[in-house]
This record gives sequence, C-alpha cells and structure tokens, in this order.
Amino acid sequence: MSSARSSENQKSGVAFLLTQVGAHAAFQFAERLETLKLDPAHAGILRAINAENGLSQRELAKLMGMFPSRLVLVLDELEKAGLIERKASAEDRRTHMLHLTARGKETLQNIGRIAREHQDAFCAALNASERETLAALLSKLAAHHHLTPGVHPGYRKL
Amino acid sequence: MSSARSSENQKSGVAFLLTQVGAHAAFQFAERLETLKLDPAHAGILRAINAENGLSQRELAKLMGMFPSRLVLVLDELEKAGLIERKASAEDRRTHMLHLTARGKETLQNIGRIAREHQDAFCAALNASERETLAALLSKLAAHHHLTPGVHPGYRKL
DNA sequence: TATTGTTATACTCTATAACTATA
DNA sequence: TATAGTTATAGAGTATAACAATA
Repeated sequence: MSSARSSENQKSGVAFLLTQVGAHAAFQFAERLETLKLDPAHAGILRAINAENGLSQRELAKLMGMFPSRLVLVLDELEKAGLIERKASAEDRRTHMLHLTARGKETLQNIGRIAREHQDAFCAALNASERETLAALLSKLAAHHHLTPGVHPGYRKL
Repeated sequence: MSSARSSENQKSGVAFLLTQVGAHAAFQFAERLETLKLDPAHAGILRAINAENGLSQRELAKLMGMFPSRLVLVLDELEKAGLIERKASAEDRRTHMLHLTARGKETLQNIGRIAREHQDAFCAALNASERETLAALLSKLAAHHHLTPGVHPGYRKL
C-alpha cells in the first residue's frame, strides 16, 4: 500500500456530501435570483403567499419558521417592490391578509423559470434517469424527516 | 381534474430538494457536534490540519475559503481548548505551522464517530444499496462542480 | 387581558482596514 | 517594500423585548 500520510482520502460520507452539494446548490440558486433583485427568502415567501392566499403575517411566519418581527422587514421590501399587498381584514382589523399583486405573480413565474434553469445547469452531469433516481431518494429522506415541501429550513433557534 | 387552487403541489425539483435536505443534514450534524462543544467550522479545520500537517494560517484560510482574520479567532478557540498548537517556523518566524495536539487527534476521532452516527440516523430511511446510489450521484455532482473533498463551502463573498 | 403587527434595543457575526513583526 | 498574523473598527443581520392598536 502506498505511503499514506498527507491528504489521506478519507472518502466523504453520503451525509457530508449532502450538506456540501446542497450548500453549493443553494448558493448558485441565490446567485441566479440576484438578477431579479431577490434572495431565496423572498422567493419562498412569494411562493407561500401564492399557495395560500390571504395568509396572515402570523401564519406565514410560523409556516416559514421565522420570527414575526423579522418577517415584517422582508414584507416591507416585497411591498415596496410592488410584489405583495397587505390588506386589512374586515373581520379582524388587527390582521393583514397577504396577497400577490399582478406583478408579484409575474415575478413568481420568473422565479420558476430561474429555478428550472438552475436545476438544468446544476444537474448537467446527470442524465434524466439519474435525476429521477436522485429526486426519489431525496424525497424519501425529506419525507422521513418531515420537511415541509417547498419550504427551506431557515433554522433560527425557536 | 380536481379543483386545483390553494396548496397546489408544485412538486419540488431535484435542485430544491438538494438544498432543503442538505440544509437539514447540516443542521442535525451541527446539533450533534455540540456535545463536543464544537461547531462544523471547527471540525472542518481540525480535519484539514490533520490531513496536511504543518499548514500555515494563510494556507489554511485559503483552503477553507475564509478570511485570515476570521481564522485567527477560530484558531484561538481551538488552541485554548488544547486541540491545536501554533508552532513558529524556524525558517520564517512570521509563519505559524499548525498541528493537532494528542487531544486534538482524539477529538478528531470523536468527530468521526459522531459523523458516522449522524449519517446512520439521517439515512435511516434508505437501505445500503440506496445509500450507495445516492453517494455515487452526489459524488458525480460534487466532481462536476469542482467541490473540494471534505471542505464545506462557507461562501463568504471573495 | 390577549393578540396582531410594528418598532426599538442589544447582541452577534464578520468583512475591511489598520497595525506589528518579520523578511 | 512586501508578507504573516493580529487587533480594531464598522456595518449587517437578527433575536428579544417593548409598544400601539384592536379584540
């Protein structure tokens, strides 16, 4: 056996590969999003508001796993960019129901396009069958860990 | 076709699954590391110093993709914990050669054990064959994106 | 009194810029 | 002068606490 020592290739385990490749994918997606002057948190919030129209800020914060006070600032940005609206509820005037504007829906479609471009580029080394296999294995892991579909774990301590 | 609207399951693409599952794996590994009072950056640095003994701080910073000034503080912590040593070089007394102490090597083995436990728990939903398949696909992606084996991309803008 | 959204405060984190000591 | 490591400064990000409006 060769000399060992120095740069011993302790082949990375699959769990480490997941964090490594996953972080790289996240970074590249964020880079692409910059063309829309958005970051991943913006994209996730737009997606959530579209999926569940009329959400309150409290509900959205809980869904996204972030503090309501932090959400306020992000929504301020999105509202200033004309992508969402806060509409006071008729029944309870404390709550703000969140909606996408027409421009917000348009932006959401652009995000979808960017996500597809990102995916194609990132998985260029895999053929269609391999991508399906990978997706199936990851879905199994995601389900096992009860990850909410479409929601990136932001992980601030609760 | 059923009613659509609200919570339309726009099935996550494989790229998103990667970032989602990867972030979750990273989080759970970090949690486990807390039992050693270390964080993932510490673990990566110990691993790098062990692999390439006598590294200078400059070289290590470049390898890890972090700023030398930030590395100083992390190394301070590791040195205070008795896991590494800075030894002044004989040839160039400006540079500090980095080494693991006996306790550092011991800790590195504990990290390895924790990493294996983490991997087993995280991949519990997959059988041995599926894990191999997943590792192979991820390795292919990692190679395609020129990710350094064993180094987590910290991604501060350079 | 309890709850929604907001604002304010305090704390952490870290990139950049000085600084020192060697070369 | 140039480089290795260190320290200092400043700015961004954000969790917690306080607050105002409504219930």
